[in-house]
Amino acid sequence: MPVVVTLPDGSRREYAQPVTVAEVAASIGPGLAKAALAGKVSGRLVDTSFTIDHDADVSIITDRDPAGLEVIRHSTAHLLAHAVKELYPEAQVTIGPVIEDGFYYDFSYKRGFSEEDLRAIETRMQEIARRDLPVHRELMPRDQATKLFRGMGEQYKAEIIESIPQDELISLYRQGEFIDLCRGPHVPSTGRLRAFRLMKVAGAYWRGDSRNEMLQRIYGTAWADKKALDAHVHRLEEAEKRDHRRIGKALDLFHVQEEAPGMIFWHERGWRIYQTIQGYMSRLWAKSGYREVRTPQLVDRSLWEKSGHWEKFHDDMFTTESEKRTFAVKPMNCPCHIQIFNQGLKSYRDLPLRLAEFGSCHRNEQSGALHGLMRVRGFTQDDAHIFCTEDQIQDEVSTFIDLLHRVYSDFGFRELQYRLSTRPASRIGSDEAWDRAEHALEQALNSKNLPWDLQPGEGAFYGPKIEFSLRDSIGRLWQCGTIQVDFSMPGRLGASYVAADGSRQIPVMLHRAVFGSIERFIGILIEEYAGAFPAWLAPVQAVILTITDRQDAYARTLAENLARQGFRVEIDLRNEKIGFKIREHTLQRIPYLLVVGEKEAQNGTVAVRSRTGEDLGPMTLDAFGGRLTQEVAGHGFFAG
RNA sequence: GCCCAUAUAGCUCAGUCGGUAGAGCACUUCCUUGGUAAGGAAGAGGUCAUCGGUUCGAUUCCGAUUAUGGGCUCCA
Repeated sequence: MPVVVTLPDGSRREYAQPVTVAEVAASIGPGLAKAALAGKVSGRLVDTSFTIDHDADVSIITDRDPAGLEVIRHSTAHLLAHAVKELYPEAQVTIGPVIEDGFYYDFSYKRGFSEEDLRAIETRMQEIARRDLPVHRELMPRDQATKLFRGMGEQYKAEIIESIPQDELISLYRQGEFIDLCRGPHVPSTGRLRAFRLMKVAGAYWRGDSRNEMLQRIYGTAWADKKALDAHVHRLEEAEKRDHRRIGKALDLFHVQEEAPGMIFWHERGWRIYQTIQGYMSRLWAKSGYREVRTPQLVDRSLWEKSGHWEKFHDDMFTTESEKRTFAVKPMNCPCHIQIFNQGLKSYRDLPLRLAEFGSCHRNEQSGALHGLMRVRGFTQDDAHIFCTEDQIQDEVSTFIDLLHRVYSDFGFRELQYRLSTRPASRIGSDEAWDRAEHALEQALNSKNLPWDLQPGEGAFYGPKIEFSLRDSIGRLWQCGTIQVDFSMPGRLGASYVAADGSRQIPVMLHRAVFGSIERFIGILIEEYAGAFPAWLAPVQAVILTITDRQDAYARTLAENLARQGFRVEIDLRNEKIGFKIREHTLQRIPYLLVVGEKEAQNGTVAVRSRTGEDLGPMTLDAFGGRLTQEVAGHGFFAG
């Protein structure tokens, strides 16, 4: 029976009888035959050994294809399992999926794997790759496969197979002595795996459930060639250099210590950044119709019981006793904002009412979850709650998105990701209300032509939400902003307003934040800029450096002058050579260094050098002040 | 919270197969007054995370605790 194959360029090839993907590749050219890792037949990824027995669209997958890279990574995970089974026959294999940049494989073993084990395993992987073992696919009825794996002592694999419907055929892959359950596809032989490295070992629960056995997870990375692998390793090193914990220490921004786990000691320079950001947002709130408020840190347990948080989250709340009452340190601000809303009778004319707060919150996060500024127990949200009618939701969401775009762009973020989460299985509120709320969020996104992903069922129990993630300069995504509709809490906490017809109505509440946690946002900024903050955020915008002590008085005059104009300036009068001072302040990532020597003192100028090493030449203090003002004004300072 | 690893000077890290420790940078003092990424000399600085065990003797070996790191889980 002849078979017609249509290639991606539209060309057709006819074969007298069924052919394999490998044969199709070979008929196109020997280079492609050698490069073929897998094939795509009618949209389905298959092995090169797959036989095409009817007319189909076919493309040959090579390592230049993203899909090809995935095949490599998946096969490398098998190679890892193969090596582990050779070295530690008692270890049981479980699952080994492809992840971003690589793969992992979970093993059940009597002890943890050490760094030495990892190196031994990697060496064995290279050996097996060199053996260039062909990788064969086999099909087997489910029960037979279960028996096979039980016979090998692979209880976890047998368990996985048992979860597959009984009448399905199970596909197995065999390379040499090693056999593994897998859907495939895989590379044709182990020799195709050249550029990989084992990265780290960590614990992971079987099926991700903390009640199950802790398995040994080995992480690895795999690439098409050594060059790509080296580039990846280089990227990791660059990311490590940007680590906000390292930079935070080097630039004297903050620290944490044992007595206050998960809470930040902000040093002067870090606090300046913090205050700059808060001041920026506070002014933006004022301009955008928000009313800034401040609510208590400690609130009686009864309020949290009314809001429903006590029941759900009291294990994660810090509490304290006083005069036989239990107080909770607030984990969020919304119940308190409702208390403010509830003061005085509200009319529909007051809506939308937007209450904003730099809400200092504490949550007793699990000790293992803490991480620098990114995951803390004490943090401050740029939190606001918008009380409005259902009809106002879409407008409010739309205006909020504009605000959020403005902010992220002021901080230099250009690429965002939008995700809409809709009703979960367990929820409150009528289906009609959910329909309207979800529709309003969707419309707000669509009216701005924003691309968004749907996350069905991922909404909170009290309403749907949009989450906003920003992409940083090395490609990582951080979820920061959010806006959530809440049908529940205003009613629970007795909020109401008088409608146009004189009736009492319960307002809808929108929870929203742009930064999320200010601590975490600063962590992101440190890594984004690698510590080199733009002038408007830099804790010290300029340092005046003297050549000799004869310029001390002149330097002091300059510093006073600049400080009067509102700039953050320091002077360095130390008895050190100019090269030494420049090196130190450049390493501190100060945007401008103002060198003053005999010449400058006489001419009333400063010699300006940027932290990138650019010599901007001598200029008057006014000229420099003008330059800095302009630079700062371009980033989020509002006229009026 | 769970698994694994780590904890030595202000910082970054050596080191001790069990006999209370060392470097570079930073710090202090002195010399040097030097023009765009490290001038020189001297000095001071550590209950080796905490608590317990083994030992004649523990920073080193063992156990627990705390914190940190990498994951897992969680994330109102």
